[in-house]
Amino acid sequence: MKISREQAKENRRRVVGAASRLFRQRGFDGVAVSDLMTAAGFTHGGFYNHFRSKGALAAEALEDAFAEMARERERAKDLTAFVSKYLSETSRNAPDKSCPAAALVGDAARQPNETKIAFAQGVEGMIAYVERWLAKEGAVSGDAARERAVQLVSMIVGALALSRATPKGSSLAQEILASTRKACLRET
Amino acid sequence: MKISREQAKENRRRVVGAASRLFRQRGFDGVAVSDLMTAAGFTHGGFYNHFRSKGALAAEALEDAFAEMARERERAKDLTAFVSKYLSETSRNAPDKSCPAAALVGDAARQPNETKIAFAQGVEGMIAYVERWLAKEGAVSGDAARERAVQLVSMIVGALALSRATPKGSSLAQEILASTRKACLRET
DNA sequence: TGTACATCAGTGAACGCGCGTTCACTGATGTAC
DNA sequence: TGTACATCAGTGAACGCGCGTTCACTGATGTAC
Repeated sequence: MKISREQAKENRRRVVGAASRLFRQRGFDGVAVSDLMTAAGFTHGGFYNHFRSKGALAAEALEDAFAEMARERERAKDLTAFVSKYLSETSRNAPDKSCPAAALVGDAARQPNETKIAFAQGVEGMIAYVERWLAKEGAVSGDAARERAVQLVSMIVGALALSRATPKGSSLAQEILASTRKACLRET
Repeated sequence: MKISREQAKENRRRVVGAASRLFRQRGFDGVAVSDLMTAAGFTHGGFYNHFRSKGALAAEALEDAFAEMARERERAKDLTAFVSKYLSETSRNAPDKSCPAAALVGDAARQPNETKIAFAQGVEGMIAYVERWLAKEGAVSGDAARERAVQLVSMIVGALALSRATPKGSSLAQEILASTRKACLRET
């Protein structure tokens, strides 16, 4: 049963959205094409009407996840508010709704260059965002702000990922989030 | 053909060593049992004489990788020497010979608790090492040293992982390593 | 506007493949006497 | 010390399963007249 072109576009978007969430939760290899299609409300066969291959979805899903994160980021009151949420227990325990960089750094490193490019663009967005706040709040500016932004982004991505790789609820998992939050607060 | 018990122990160690390297390079799911056994010089069937399952090897391989890293770390002249090597292009391009935390954060987050415990112990080792140097070089001490160590470890692990998830040779991949190296040099 | 036909998004069975794991077998090692 | 037997690390074929992908089919949508 064919459906309207508009509907087809919408359905495609649903699949990308499902991939954006499921990939963050279980990794690229942890999600089957049939999982993606079921989550989007379809059967698996139709996947190839929309995408060349499962791999071709990876870059697109990353873009979608980073875009969602960017939208949410712009809603934050200031850098402190953003970081507090980014490094919260809630974020730690819900990778599917949190930063794609922290959830998929490891996976992206083993994906084709096309995917790494999408990943790099997302990270650039994070750096630019932090740099903007550092310059605005007067602590630093110019090259120094950029450099500090790269350092802070590395730290918060590393902290969120490390906290997840450590037993849930353990003191180390909590300490990593708490200590890195403090480092960010000191900036403003 | 049975071999001596001593030889069997040695063979087991070879498999763990191969796992330690291959897992860092391709991730837990990217390595088949037959890959591991072939790399260690055996056929795949004997695997289950040594290990309960492939998953049971993960924690042990992580311990081995962290132990190797710790040995190398102790050979470093000072924190600066350690960090310079840790955040080098060479490290970035050879995950199989570099930090297991950076290579496997994403994978470990999706493994059973047993594996996360091994991961956490390795990270604790890194934090303790950095804390020791910070206290020794007089910048900070006590709780402040511990806190700063957690922040620095998060930053260098995040930086190495991010650099790998970004296209090889790209300016961003290099900038992440260079900027975070500078942050560490400033500490001493 | 109405009709006849082509298109193509979605379905679900089927494919080939690689994976983790099992198993009967081999033969050197370890042990009991 | 020598002999006979039990053990068990390593081998390689085989298993069942889930995966990515393909395909014939369906029937509503889009289009040509």
